[in-house]
Amino acid sequence: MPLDRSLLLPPSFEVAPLLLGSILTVDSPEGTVALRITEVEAYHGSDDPGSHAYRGKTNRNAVMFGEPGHVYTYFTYGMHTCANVVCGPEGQASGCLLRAGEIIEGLELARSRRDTSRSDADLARGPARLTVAAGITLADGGADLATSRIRLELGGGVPEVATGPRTGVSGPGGTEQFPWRFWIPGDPTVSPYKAHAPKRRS
DNA sequence: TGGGCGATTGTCT
DNA sequence: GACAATCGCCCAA
Repeated sequence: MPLDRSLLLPPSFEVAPLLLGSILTVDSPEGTVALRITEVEAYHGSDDPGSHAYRGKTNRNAVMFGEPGHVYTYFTYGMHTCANVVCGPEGQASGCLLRAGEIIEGLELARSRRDTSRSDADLARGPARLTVAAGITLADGGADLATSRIRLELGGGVPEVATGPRTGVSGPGGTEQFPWRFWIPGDPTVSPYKAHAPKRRS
């Protein structure tokens, strides 16, 4: 079942609930890891101060401005890779950050890529952990989710979707906050992260 | 059990 | 030169 790219044309905050429960499959020479997406976060282009695209198109975020259904990867904090699904029409720079997932295939391989002392629910709990467990790297940036070694199969939805606001983010209209974080309530693989704790530097 | 902080480098101002 | 869509360790309670 090929990816229906038209389903990704709406802005990310509308696509996000659809991504929950969807299956992401990643092939590699070592084997295949598939995971069920359990938590995502939406970012919406130049309207969203929390988005990498807020200050316009740059070399780094160019993929997000492109065709939907591709993978936008970025490197952060000097050691972490995170992956997004590009949504919206070209030029809009809308995307969904994959925050957590449940490994449903290739559990052994996913364990070997991470610390085996961790519980299985921890393997892909958190955006940077998810990319490590799945085997997604920076080099996968721009990959087509319909034809590359990384494929997305949109699920039939989930019975219940929980949403929450991303703190410190104002919408197009002003200081209003939007519930742009989506997860499957009660799922053990969802990251229980506290609301964006600001950290101070010495 | 939970909060706080250091690590580490690409990217943009 | 600052800081980032984070993670995991260490320490206190």
